[in-house]
Amino acid sequence: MVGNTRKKTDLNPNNSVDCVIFGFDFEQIKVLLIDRRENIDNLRNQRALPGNLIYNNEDLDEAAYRVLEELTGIKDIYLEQVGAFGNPNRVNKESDREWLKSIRDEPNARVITAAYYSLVKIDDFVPKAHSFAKKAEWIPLTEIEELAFDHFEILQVAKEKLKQKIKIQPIGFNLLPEKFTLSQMHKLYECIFEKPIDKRNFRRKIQKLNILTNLKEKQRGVPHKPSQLYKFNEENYQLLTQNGYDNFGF
Amino acid sequence: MVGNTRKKTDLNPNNSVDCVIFGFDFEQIKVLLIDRRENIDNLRNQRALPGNLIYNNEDLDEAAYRVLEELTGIKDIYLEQVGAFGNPNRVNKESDREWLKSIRDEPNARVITAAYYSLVKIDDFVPKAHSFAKKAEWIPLTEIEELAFDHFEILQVAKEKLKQKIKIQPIGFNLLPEKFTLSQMHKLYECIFEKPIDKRNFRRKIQKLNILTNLKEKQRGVPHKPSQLYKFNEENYQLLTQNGYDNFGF
DNA sequence: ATGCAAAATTGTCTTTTAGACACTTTCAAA
DNA sequence: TTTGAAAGTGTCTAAAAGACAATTTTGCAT
Repeated sequence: MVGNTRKKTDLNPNNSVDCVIFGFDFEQIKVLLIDRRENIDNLRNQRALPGNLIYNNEDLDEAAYRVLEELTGIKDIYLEQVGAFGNPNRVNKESDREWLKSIRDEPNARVITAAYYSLVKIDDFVPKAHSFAKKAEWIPLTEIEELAFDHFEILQVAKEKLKQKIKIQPIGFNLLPEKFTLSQMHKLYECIFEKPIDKRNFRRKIQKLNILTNLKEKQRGVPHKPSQLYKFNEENYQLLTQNGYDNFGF
Repeated sequence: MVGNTRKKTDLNPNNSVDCVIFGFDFEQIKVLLIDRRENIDNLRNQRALPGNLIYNNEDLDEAAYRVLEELTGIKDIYLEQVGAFGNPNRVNKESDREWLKSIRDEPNARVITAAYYSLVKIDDFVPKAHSFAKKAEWIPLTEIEELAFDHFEILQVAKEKLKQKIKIQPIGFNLLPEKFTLSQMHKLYECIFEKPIDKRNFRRKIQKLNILTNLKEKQRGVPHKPSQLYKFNEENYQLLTQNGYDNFGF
């Protein structure tokens, strides 16, 4: 909001936010990562979650939304806190320190980070390189084995939180386009829960919830039977949950 | 661990931990609060969650355990992070600032706090006044309407997290004594979920889980039919959950 | 000794939900 | 017109949830 008037000296050198940005391309879950080096001989832990120091007069949520917008240009996104990560050695790996020296005024400061995860419609966002990031890329979850700082640990916790949350709230819609098919949604749930889910049972349960509107519109141009398109029905969702219903799991 | 060798100058003036310490007296859920004033003309927001600044070389979890031990003398306790709270105005209420001046070297510092909740066996702990607390008391959840800083908000989030967590993990045992009755456990779940739960259905589900050991021992000295005593069976719990079982809700 | 108050303990029936399981339909492209 | 590919659909069984009330056992008061 007042980003333009903020000075570098308004940065809080000891507190940051990091964002686990999940996307879904109908095949797999991906995470938006930044690369610290252009020249990639060893990428092992040269990738990181997007994140940055917060401003002194900035709320944590506000900072997370700001960092997200600076990185993706997307606003009004689903955002949820993962938690605070404050191991005193979390920024002390040799490979990380080198990089910190090049981008931070106080590279030796202890930094406590508030981690967030966000769910975005992957097509709404085309990664672009951020100020200190050489690249920004969607990386499949399954291919991520190591990250800078404690970001791999943060990612694991974020995955777990997402898995739990989606059992009690159908937040998966944030990963799907406005119009989507039941098969796409089915695949999404299989990816998040990392297990196969019976197609018929999945459809039965979702349809009984009555939170989808059938758009009476079909997929076009697919080389097989075209699928019905649906959209999320916010009103019916409110009706369903206002008495405490919270069973959206499989 | 190195608490004795730490100096006041090792304190991180910008980061704290606050603990929501839940207890259960077989009647209601209580929270351990500290009072800032001895003389109580207006107690409205003179109560606070126990918490303190962290040390520079201290992990957040470590700090939470330390603060808990300093306050209660209890170690090896169930502890869970609630999240980070960082509203820039969270320590700016006039009534709070006055108090901060009396206990902090940098009373104007912005403080981001990591909140934790813990579950303790209420009888294991006798509140004693902490350094800067005039009193430490168990206050029923239902009587808490206002707290210092943003502690009331933290409490609400902690309650919600507890409610969710106990649906997927039977952490309630941490609030009960070693030996307890099914009625006590039943009452505990009613208090946490803030709704009545059918006694027979509750017993049926718990007993089917097979995570209780019947101690073949009865309550003594009660003016009514004495109840069977049970204890939590850790081994059977491990067996039950190792394949992903996580339905402990009502 | 008797009766009473208070809480513990127990079972059945119904409804809902979860889980297993396989064939037919519809489209585009060859 | 054939074929490949994914969409769409129904039934049966088992397990879990939810509603519901009478009997038992103890200490205590009379």
